[in-house]
Amino acid sequence: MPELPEVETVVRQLQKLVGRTIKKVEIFDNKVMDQRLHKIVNSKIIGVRRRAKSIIFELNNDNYLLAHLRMTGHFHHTTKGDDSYQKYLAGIFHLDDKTLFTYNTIRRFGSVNVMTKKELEGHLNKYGPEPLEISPQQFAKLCEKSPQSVIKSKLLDQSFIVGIGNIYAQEGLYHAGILPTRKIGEVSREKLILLHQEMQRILKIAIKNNGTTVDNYTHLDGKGSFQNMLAVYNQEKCPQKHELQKINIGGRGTSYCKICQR
DNA sequence: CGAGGTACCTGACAGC
DNA sequence: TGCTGTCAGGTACCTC
Repeated sequence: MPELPEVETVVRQLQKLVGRTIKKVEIFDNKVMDQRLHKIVNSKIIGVRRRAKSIIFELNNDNYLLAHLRMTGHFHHTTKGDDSYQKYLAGIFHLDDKTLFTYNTIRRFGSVNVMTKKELEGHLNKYGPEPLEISPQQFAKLCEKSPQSVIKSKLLDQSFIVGIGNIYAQEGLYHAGILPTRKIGEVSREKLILLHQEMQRILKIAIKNNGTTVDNYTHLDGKGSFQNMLAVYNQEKCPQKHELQKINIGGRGTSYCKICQR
């Protein structure tokens, strides 16, 4: 599932498109692709960056493309005649160097939208801080504003902190030794600081390893390898060889170790 | 207001 | 074989 490290990996791959001009746009899925995409024909891509789990293409005429992969979104950079991108195709962007990039999505949750600077800012304003840009002390302070919240649910709340999804929330809580069902008010300040330190450590390792590839349909050209380092997500036993518990928190599957996490 | 629940969507898989 | 039900999960939207 694309979370911060996976989106970061995709953004780094997409940066090779900087300098290219979009010559033509084809839309195959109206639910996923913004109808206003024709507006960006002849726009030049001058930057690609990430904010939260969103991918932002900056164009030369004050327009922006805001793409979200959700679970199964995927960008493909290729040439005409390559048929591998035909499956689950939502849209094609034809570039001035005769290459093209496509947006594909199986579950059709993702989206690619055209935005003005103002619309983009309005959208990004809803996001909380980037976990790699705040200190553990700042994180602990944020947490203490919501003592009633279940800690795992709060980690997934993008208005609270961004980029963390179901995988890295579970991993972070395991490495910090915190039960995912704990209310924030029950967790000591030291533990909250440790949680953020562990989250930062895991996110950085995952970025270095091009993210996690746990599912055929979300893989980043097969490059991610963090799945080999997962402690609890998708695992039967924790690194200490304890049997893991599987529960549901906020409608999401959650694995934890009742011995290592308190 | 914040917290919690649910719909969206398709494919994989288990069970009969 | 072929059907049905369940699960996967990021986010918008709803309710309490």
